[in-house]
Amino acid sequence: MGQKADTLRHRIVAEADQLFYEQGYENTSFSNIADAVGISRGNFYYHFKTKDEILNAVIATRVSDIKAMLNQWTVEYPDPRQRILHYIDILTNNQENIKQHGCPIGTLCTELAKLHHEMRRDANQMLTLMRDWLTTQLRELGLGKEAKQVAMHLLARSQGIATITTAFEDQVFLRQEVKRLKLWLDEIITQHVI
Amino acid sequence: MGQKADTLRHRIVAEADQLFYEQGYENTSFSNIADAVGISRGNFYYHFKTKDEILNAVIATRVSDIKAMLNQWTVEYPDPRQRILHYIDILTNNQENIKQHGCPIGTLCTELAKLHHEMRRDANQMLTLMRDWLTTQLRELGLGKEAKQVAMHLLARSQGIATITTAFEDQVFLRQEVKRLKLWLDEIITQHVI
DNA sequence: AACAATTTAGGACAATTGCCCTATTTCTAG
DNA sequence: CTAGAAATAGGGCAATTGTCCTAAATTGTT
Repeated sequence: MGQKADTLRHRIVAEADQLFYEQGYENTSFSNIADAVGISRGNFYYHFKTKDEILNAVIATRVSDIKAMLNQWTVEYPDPRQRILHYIDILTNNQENIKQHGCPIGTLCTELAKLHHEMRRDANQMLTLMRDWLTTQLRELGLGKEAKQVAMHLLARSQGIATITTAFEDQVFLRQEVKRLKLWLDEIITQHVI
Repeated sequence: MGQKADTLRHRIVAEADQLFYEQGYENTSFSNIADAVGISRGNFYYHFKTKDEILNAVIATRVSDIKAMLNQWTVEYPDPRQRILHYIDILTNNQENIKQHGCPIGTLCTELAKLHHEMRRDANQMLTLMRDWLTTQLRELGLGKEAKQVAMHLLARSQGIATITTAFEDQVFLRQEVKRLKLWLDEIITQHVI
């Protein structure tokens, strides 16, 4: 694999990722991606033989991006509470995108579930990564058995906020809910610190 | 319009509704629906000229079903708290379906948003109906200005629960979250009754 | 400069899509 | 019973889909 091929491959994956996010996986065609990258369909086919293959590549990069992000937070911030606050701030930092296209993770998982797509489990890894990382942070904050349950609660809250923000195209709601979520987090923490 | 035509029309809408829910709108074709009903595509076309038309009919029936449901609860139960509990119990009562295909309302709104479909606002009416009804109930419970915000919070919580239940195929989580939601509701109520 | 490997373009493929038309059947009203 | 309306079937349309193939262009190595 040459250098140039690598970068083109990455560009294809990046464009596919964006299009899957903006218009959904099923509704994005080979031609759409090829056009976005600015190459011919034949060339596209040289890099990815099937649509599953490109979906696989997109999910793989998303998973590794999430891993990198979580690791960085773990390294950068000593306080688990602060780490979780950064997780919550994903919502605020991406409010425009969420308003238009929802959560990239949640919407993909939902779509693949509806398509009964084999790769839906691979997509779920994005969620389990976050769930497990959140569980770890909550354990460090003193939560025991219930840490995993609370982590999933946090995931669900985030997904719900994204869904409603998209439907109502309402960023104000998103910001209100983020505040509410942070208040709730501190309640949970103080309950368990005592 | 004859009686028989009416019933066939209703059967078409019912099957389309179910298919849209199970596999998504974009991923459901004229043929899929015609096959499910057991009629020819030509006959199907006689009843619905375009795909938008059938989507419109599906949304319309869903909207009127929701209206009927909410009205019935309002009539049947005198206590607003009890009414809201019935709303929450939608999750429990449909846990198998939610596990497999998510929330019929939320997933449709999300899909239409991604398709940039003109009819996405019509689909949103399903959500606004529930939001406004919940707002009314919360006002009766003594909430003031914040009633609408709390109603949207409730919507978001429900959507989040549905999304995570589908992704993880985990009905246990759904039941846990329903419990949590009911506890939260009583907290909110007692806060405002005092 | 010459050659092989990689990369690109463009077209062809069967299948499917939403949509449309016409011929036939079924029903209903007089 | 019969004429007209309503309903149904089946085929056909151009466009698009994912996939595949081959020929040309580009690249790197000697």
